[in-house]
Order: sequence, then C-alpha cells, then structure tokens
Amino acid sequence: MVPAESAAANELLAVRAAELYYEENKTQDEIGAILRVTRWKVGRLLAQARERGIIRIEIVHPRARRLALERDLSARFGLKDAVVVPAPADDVELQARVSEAAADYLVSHRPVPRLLGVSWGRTLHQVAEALPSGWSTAVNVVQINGGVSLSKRPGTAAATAVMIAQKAGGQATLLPSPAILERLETKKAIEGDRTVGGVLGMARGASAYLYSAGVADTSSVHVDSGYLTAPDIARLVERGAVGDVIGRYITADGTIADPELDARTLGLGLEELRNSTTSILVIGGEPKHAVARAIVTHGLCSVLVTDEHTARALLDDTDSDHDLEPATTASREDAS
Amino acid sequence: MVPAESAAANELLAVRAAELYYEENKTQDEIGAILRVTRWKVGRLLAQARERGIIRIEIVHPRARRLALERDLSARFGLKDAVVVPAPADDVELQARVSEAAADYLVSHRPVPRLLGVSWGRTLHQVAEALPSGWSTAVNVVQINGGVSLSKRPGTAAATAVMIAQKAGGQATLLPSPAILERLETKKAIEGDRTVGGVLGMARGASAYLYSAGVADTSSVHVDSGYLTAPDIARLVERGAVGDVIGRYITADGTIADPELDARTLGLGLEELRNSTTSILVIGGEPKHAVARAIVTHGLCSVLVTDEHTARALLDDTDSDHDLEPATTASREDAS
DNA sequence: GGCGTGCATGCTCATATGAGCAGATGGCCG
DNA sequence: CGGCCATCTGCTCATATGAGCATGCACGCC
Repeated sequence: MVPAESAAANELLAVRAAELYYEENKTQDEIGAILRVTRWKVGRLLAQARERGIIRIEIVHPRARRLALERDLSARFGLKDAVVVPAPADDVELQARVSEAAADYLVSHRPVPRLLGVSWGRTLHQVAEALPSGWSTAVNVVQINGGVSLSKRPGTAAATAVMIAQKAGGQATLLPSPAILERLETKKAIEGDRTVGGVLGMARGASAYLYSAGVADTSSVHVDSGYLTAPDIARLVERGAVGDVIGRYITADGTIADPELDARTLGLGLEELRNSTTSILVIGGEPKHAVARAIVTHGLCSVLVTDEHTARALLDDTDSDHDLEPATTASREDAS
Repeated sequence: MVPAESAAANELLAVRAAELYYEENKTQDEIGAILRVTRWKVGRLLAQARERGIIRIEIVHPRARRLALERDLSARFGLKDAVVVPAPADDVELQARVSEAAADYLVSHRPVPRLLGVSWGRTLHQVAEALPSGWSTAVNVVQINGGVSLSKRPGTAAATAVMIAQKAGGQATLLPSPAILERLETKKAIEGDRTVGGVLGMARGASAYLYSAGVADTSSVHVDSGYLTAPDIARLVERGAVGDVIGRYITADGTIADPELDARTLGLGLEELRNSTTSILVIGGEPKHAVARAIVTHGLCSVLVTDEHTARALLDDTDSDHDLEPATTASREDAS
C-alpha cells in the first residue's frame, strides 16, 4: 500500500461518490460504473465520507431539534426528557423557538396531566401563547407561586395560567397572593388562609409542573414587580444567587441563597419540584446558563426545554469529559 | 381536508422524520412506529422534506464540485464538459481550486491527447504545478501563443509548457516568438520562419487545447510583459474589449476588438480553438466573468473549468430564462 | 343527493443497500 | 527470502427502500 497517495485518492473518490449519490441521486451501482469501482466499494466510500464529515446533512427548519444534544443531556443529568432547539442568531427569536418547543412538548406529552402546575413570567407567557387552542381536553391549571399583583403589567401571571387552561378546555386556579411578602408573619398568615392554603395544597397535588427561571439581576421580573429592589438583588448575588426558580433564589450549588428571604417567598418549595414525576423547565438564552445549570445539575427538573447553546454550555461543564460519543452508529466527525 | 393545519402538521412530521432518519440513523419503519404513521408515509414525508429543502445535504471538501451547475452550463452553452468548483471566500484559494480542478480534469480526460496545445499565464502555471508527476504517459506539449520573453519573470511561459510535458513524460515544443509584434511585417516574417512556422503548424494539429484568458485591464500579463502599455489597454477597452484569449483581445460579442493589433499577435487563431474537438478553458474569479461569458457564449471552448460564482454569473444571463430544468431525473432541490 | 375528480393512503413487488465473511494483497519483520 | 499480520476486496444474503397501483375519502359540481 502507498499510504498517503492512496488515502488521498480514496478521499477524492469518496467526494465524487458523495456528489453522485447525494446530488445526482445515482445508485451506488451506477456510481461504481462511473468511477470504475465495485458498488461495494462505493458503499464503503460513502460510509467513509459520512464518517469523516465530508457529507454534511443539516435539517433547516425553525421547528427542528437537536436530538443528539437531547440524548446527551438526558444521559448526563438523568432527565426524563429533553428538547433542544437550534439556536437562531436573534435572541427574541430564540425565546420564541424555545417557547414553541415547550408548547409542542406539552401537547404531545403523555400521560396528559390531569392538573398542571405553572409558574409565570415572560417565558411561560410565550409558551401559553404558543399553545394551540384545544391542545388538550380538560387539563386544569394551578399557579404554583405567588402572582405579580404589584406589577406594572397587572394580570400577566393570571393571564398565563388562564390562557393555558382555556386552550385545553380546563379551569385555572390562581394563587391570590404576592410572590414575596415583606414580613414572615404576613406570609405565614396568608399561607394559612383557607383559599391560599387550598390552592397551595392543590398545587402540591399537580401531576406535572411547567416553569421557567429568572436571572439574578435587575432585569428580573421581581424587580419590575416591586417585590425586590436593585440592592436586594445585589445582596442575593453577593450570597451566590444565580437566579430564581418559582420565586426562590438559588446558588450554583442548588441551595437557597437567602433562607430569610426564601421563608418570605410564597409558593411551592423546591423539594416539591424535585420530587415530582414531571417538572418541565423551559429556559433559553445566554444569561440564563448559570441558573439552568444550577437547576439541571441538582435535579430540580425532570424535563428540560432549551436551546442548543444552553445545552452545549450545560454539557461543556468543566469537571467531566464532554466527549460526544453517541450511542448510535451515527456520524463520527470528531475522529479527525 | 383542513388545508393549513394538516399541511403544517405534515411539515412538522417531516422535520421529525428527517431528524430521526438522518441524525439518528433510524429506519423508516422505526420512525413510523415512533411517529405513529406507516413506513410509507415516512418515506413520503422524507421525500417532501428533501423537495422542500428542509433537508440540506452539502459536500464540504476543497475538491468538491457543483454537478448541477456543470450540467446546466453544458446544456446552455453546448459544452462537451464543464467542471465547477465551489467558490472559497478567498480569491487566491479560488484560483488554486480552479487550477487543481483543471489538473484533475486533464488527468482523467479521455481520450488522452497525443499532443496538447497550451497557452501560458498565471492560471496555466498553477495548473501545471497542480498536475501530479506521471499524470499521463507520452503526452507532448506545444505552445499555442507567443511567449513572454520580455517578461520580468523570464521563462514562465516556457516553464509552464515544460512542466506539463515533463510530468507526463513527454516533450515540450516552445513557440520562440514574442506574443505581440510591433510591426505587422515583423510578425509575418517571424511567422514565416521555419522554426516558428513549424511550431505553429504543430500547434494547429494538437488534439486538445488548454488555455486561460486575461482581463482587459492593466493587471494583464501583457502589460507586465511589456507587450502592451496602459494606454493600449485603455484603447482596447474603448473598443469594447473584455479580455484576451491566447493573446487576442475580444469584445463581449466574441469578435476581435482591434483587428490591427490582432494581426500583429502571433499564435493560434480563435477559429482554430472554436473548431477543435477539445479546447479547455480554465478561468475563475469575479474580474473574469465578462471574458468568460464572451468565450463561452461564442463557442471558443468546448470544456469549461471554473468556479461556482462564475458559473452562476454565466447562467444568470439576462436575455434568456435561466430556469434550471436538468434533463435527468435527479434531485430537485434547486426548485426552491 | 348522485357522481365524478383529485388527492392521500396502504399495499405488492422489484430494487438498492448494508452486514458479515472468505479470500487476496501487500507491507514488514525476522 | 519467506511467513505473518493488517487491511482491503468482492462476495452472499437479509433488510430497507422506492415505484407503481388499487382503494378510500372528501369535496365540488351537477
């Protein structure tokens, strides 16, 4: 064998074969005739070309997904399921795609939840909007954390839950309480209230949860809503907070950043999320990578809906090898 | 039928099917099971996805070619053959790729020419360099236009022909004459010379020609070589010259731009190129689109080796429809 | 309401393709 | 120089796939 030369010759042959096969739709037999090799060799050349990444197959569609990343995420973090959408350049677009994907997931998720616990926020609202009317039948919805009653945009939290329920022909049960109370006593009192307590109880019994997460910075809805001030956030960040999950600020370790604040936060606890069968996290965009990592690495969600970049960021964690070694016989471009 | 909805649903299905088929290497049958449709529907979904361009298959390799464009070029301009390489961003790279492609073509061209007529220039020199040693056996080479004896880089023209011949184990016959003579009489005299005349005669008998073309501007090798001055070029451009073919400046109409100058130009005539069985034009890069068009539309070459952009420029000619309707039953991705 | 008409569907069958295997080839080392 | 090992090659056979066809279904037209 003449290593260098014949290898190069083979590569060129592989390119020609690939062109004829994929661009001209010729059969391997025909290609064999053209290139003067047997059809088996053509098959092998094509296999090589795919392995070496000479042939690039891409699925271009806004609704496309990244199944390999989904598989890797599920495996690495022990998720029940993952949905990864290709990241568009534009961040607005990205949020829209992730929300759509979450809506798609919800529509096709089985078993259909009898009662769905939802949080609120910009992302969740988009998910609600992306759901088609009649996406399911008789799915009731319950809010799992305090609403945004002080908000400049009143009713958003309520509107999200109601929209999701309406579109499934179900009832929405709202949590009539602020997200964070100023005094612990007030929080306890409200919690003890029949209505609020009843809703919380109902929320604990939901068969699935759908939520997003916020970043620990002043762009947070909590600041917008007046529950927290910029200095509050600064203090949280100092204590290592990376973001909030259903109103509760957590650190990269997955622990509560400020127990005192957390005690004044009304709604489902993190443990309920962790222990639920189905808790769907919808999250996308660069700023949220840190929160997403905290949530995912600490088992707070069982289903992750996100974008490609976030997925890669999660997988590119430093501590372990992030060798992509798919379980399938699929393309092996990284061999080069 | 519910047009919009079911069409969209089909599209989404098609995307999912494509992902599973091309990214996960599942069989259509398995995909059918997953998506709850029959395997035949999966096949049809995939076909649709390919048609609609949802699935994009690309062959990424410096030596890749654009067979669809080649086919279109051949059909439109009645070429015997065409070679189109994907255009790299970089212009230097582009020239290299085109030259390589020409070398490849020469190597695999059948019947092997007994005697190959070549011109000279930067492009041709690159082709010569790209040819592998021993690319053929006993192919003799003859120059078809006057050499660059006044050049600042003496011997380039000769080196090109000699290199091509050497690498094929053949003899090179050089044309010992300037490209353009100052006086018609001198030209006639030289032409009449036994040696020169003999070479020209030999050139007329070549079984194939390989040449490139120059642009009608001051970057021309003719200016470099001192055969023409900047004002000469300006005058040629005024007369509509778009470039030169083996030393002869032509207009977009394929006619000689300046008959007086042409009469003083020594070498093969355009008619000989036009009437030859095999005349291979190697040309690439934006500046040369106009010359390329003049040559190709007026039958001066039977084989065209070029880059993708030039190919498209030639096909996107305004006067006629450039509907791509290949004669084969091949892929129809270009319908988009 | 009856009846084409056009399209999607599920099938049969021929063909294309990939897995796995036995033999050939050619370099390499003793 | 001969044997050994690794690789490549061409094959058989099972499987995957696409072409073509009959059917079913919904719609529009009379």
